[in-house]
Amino acid sequence: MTLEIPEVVINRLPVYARALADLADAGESVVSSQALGDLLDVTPAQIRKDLSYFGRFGKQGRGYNVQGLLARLREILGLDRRWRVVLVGVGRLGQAIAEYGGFSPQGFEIVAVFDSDRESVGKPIGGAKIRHSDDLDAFLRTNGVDIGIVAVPALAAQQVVDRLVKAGIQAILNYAPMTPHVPHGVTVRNIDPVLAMQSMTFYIKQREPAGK
Amino acid sequence: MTLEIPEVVINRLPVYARALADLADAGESVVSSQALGDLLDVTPAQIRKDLSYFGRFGKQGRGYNVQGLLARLREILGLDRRWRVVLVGVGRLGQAIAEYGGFSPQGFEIVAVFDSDRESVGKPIGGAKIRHSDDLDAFLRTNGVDIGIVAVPALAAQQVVDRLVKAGIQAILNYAPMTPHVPHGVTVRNIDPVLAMQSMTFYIKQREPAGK
DNA sequence: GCCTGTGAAGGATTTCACAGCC
DNA sequence: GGCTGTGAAATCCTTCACAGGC
Repeated sequence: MTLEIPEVVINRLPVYARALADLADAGESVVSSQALGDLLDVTPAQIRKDLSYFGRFGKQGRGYNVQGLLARLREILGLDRRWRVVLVGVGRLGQAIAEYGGFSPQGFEIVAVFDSDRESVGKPIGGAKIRHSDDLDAFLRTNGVDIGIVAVPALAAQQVVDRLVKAGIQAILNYAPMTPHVPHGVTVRNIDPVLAMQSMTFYIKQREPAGK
Repeated sequence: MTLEIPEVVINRLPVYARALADLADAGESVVSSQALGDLLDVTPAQIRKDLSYFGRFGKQGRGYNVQGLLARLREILGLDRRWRVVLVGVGRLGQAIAEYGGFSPQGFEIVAVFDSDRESVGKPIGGAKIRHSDDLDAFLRTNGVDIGIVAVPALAAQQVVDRLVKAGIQAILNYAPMTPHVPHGVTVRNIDPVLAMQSMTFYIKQREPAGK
C-alpha cells in the first residue's frame, strides 16, 4: 500500500527532517513551508505537496509545529527505531566507513564487518571484529540484519550484492563504482563522489566558453 | 548555450561513461543501446534520447563504437583534461578523502588541503601539506582551482562554501550534512550516506507491514 | 534483420492559485 | 493577514513506435 508516492518525494523527506532537527536545536517551535523552503532552496508549494501525501500536519495561518512534524517524518521514514547494518569490505574506504561516527547517532548500527582477506580477519575495527566473508551468509541468517553496505572493489561488488540479496537484505548502500543489479523489491543507493564530480565538470565547462 | 539539456541527463552521462570504460577494458568494441541499458538498468530509449541531445554517435544496425562514444562523452563532460581541486576540512572524513585514491586517476587532483586547526597545519596528508584556512582565499586567487570539496562540520560549512564561492569556485562537492546556499551559476553535489540510508528505511518499512 | 535517432504520446512531477481556516 | 492543503495547469521527463540506414 501507499506505493503511489513518488520516490523523489521520499528522497526529500530526510532532508526536511534534518532541517527540522536543526530548527528544533535552535529552539524554533514553528516553521512555515516558506521558511523551511528558504532554508533548503525548495519551493514552499513543493514542501506542502510532499507532506500532503502523508497527512495534514500544519495549521493554517501558523505553519508547522517543528517537533511535531519532525516526529511524524521520523515515523514515516522509520527513523523511530534502530537499524542493523553489516559492512562488507574493509579496504581504505571500508575502514573509513566502519570508523565513521555519523551512522550510529542516526540509528544505523554496524553490527558486523566482513572482508575476504584472511589476514585482516579478527582485527578490531570501529568497535567490531572483522569476520571472514565466508561467514556472511550464516551471519545474515542468524542475526536480524536490515541493511548492507558494500565497500569492496567494483569487480567483487555484484557478487557481494547477490549474497546480501539472497540472504534477504532489502536495502543496500553501495560505495563500489558500479551499478548493481538487484531484483525488484530491493532498494539501492549509490555513493560515488567521482560521478558527482564528473557531472559538475560539465557545468563548469559550459561557463568557460573556450577551454584551457 | 546548450542550457536546455535536463540535469538528469547530465547526471547519467558519467554512468554511461563508466560502463563504456568497463566495456572497453573487457575488449568490447561495439555496444547497442539495448546492451548498455541491460548493464545499467536503464531503458534503451532513454540512452538513445540522452545521447541525442549531443549528436548522433551510433550506426543503425550496429550500435555504438565503445571507444568512440566514450571519447565523445568524456569530451562533453570535460573529462579530457585534469581538474584542480581543494579540500577544506581534515577531520576524520577529510583525511579519508585526502587519502582516497579514486580521484586522481579520474583527473581530479587535490592540489591543496586546508583546515582551521592550527595544530594540524604543516602535517602531510595524501601527498599535500595541510594549510591553514586563513590562507584559503589567497591560495584560490593565486592558483587556478576549479572545484572545492567541503568536509567540515555542518555548522562551519556555509562559511566555507561562501568563501569558496566568493573566490570564484564554480563547483562544490559537499560532504557536510547540511544544504548549502549558493548563488545561481555554482553547482553543488551533496554526498550524504545518512540521507541515503534514511530514504531506504522507508521502503524496508513498507514491506514489513507491522513493525518489529 | 538489427539498431539508431526522434517526433509524438504518455506519464510524472512541479508549480499555480485559491478556498478555507486560524 | 498569514498560511495550509489541494485540485488544476503547466512543465518536465520518459517511453513509444517507426522511418531510415546499415
